[in-house]
Amino acid sequence: MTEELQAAYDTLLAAFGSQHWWPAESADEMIIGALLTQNTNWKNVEKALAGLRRQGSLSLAAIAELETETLAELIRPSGYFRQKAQRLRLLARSVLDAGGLPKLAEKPTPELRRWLLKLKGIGPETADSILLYAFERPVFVIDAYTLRIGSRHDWFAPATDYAAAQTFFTRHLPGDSALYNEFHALLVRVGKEFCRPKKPDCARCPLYSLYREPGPGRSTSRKSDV
DNA sequence: CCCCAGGCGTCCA
DNA sequence: TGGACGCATGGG
Repeated sequence: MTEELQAAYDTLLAAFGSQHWWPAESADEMIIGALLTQNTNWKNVEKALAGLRRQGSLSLAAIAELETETLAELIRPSGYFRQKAQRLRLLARSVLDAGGLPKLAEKPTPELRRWLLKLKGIGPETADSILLYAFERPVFVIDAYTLRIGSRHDWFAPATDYAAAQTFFTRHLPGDSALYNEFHALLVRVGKEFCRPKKPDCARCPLYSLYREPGPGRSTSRKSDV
C-alpha cells in the first residue's frame, strides 16, 4: 500500500506539476484564507482577500480591530460571511492574546492543534491546514476530495472518518511536511477536475490507471490499516 | 433550472 | 456517535 500511495503521488506530480501551496504571501494571509475557504470556492475567497487587502486589513492584527459588521461586508463574497466574520475576528484576537504566531510556534504540534481546535469555527481540516501550511508541521490534511478519492481507490472504507483517514496517510508516508504539502494540494487539484460528487470523470483521471475494481473480499480486507 | 465549492456547529435520535 | 440541517456567495 505504501508503494501504491507513492505511485499515486508520483502520478499526480507528473500530471499536474508542483502546486506551490499555500497561495498566500504571509502566514496571516494563509490563516485568514484557511478560515474563509471552508466549504467555499477558492475564487470567492480571493475576492474576499482582495477586499481585505484593499482596506489594508489583510492581517490578523488589523482584523482584530475591525467591527464584526465591517469585517462581514469586506468578506461577503466568500459566503457564510456573518459566521465567518465572527469566527475570523475571534481567531485573530485569540492569536494576538496568545502572543502572536511566533509565540504559538513554540508549542509542540499536538498542543498547538488542541489550541486551534478549541476555537469556534476551527475544525480538524482548518486546524491541520494551518499546522501544515502556516507552521510547516508534518500533519496530513484530510478534506472531502481526499476522502472521496481514498475510498474510491479502496485505500480505506467509504465511511472512514477524518482521524482514521489521516492515520492511514501518516502510516504509509514518511513524516515530511513538504511531501504532505504537495500531496494534499495535488489531491485537491485532481479532485476538482475529476472527482466531483455527482459528476466524476474517472476515465480521464490521471489516477485511473492505478484504480483497481475491488475484487472479492478486497474492499473489506484492509484490517491492517484500520 | 441544478450542481457545487479546499467545513463547522448544533440538534436530535 | 452519527446523520440532518443551516450557513451564503458566485461560477459553471
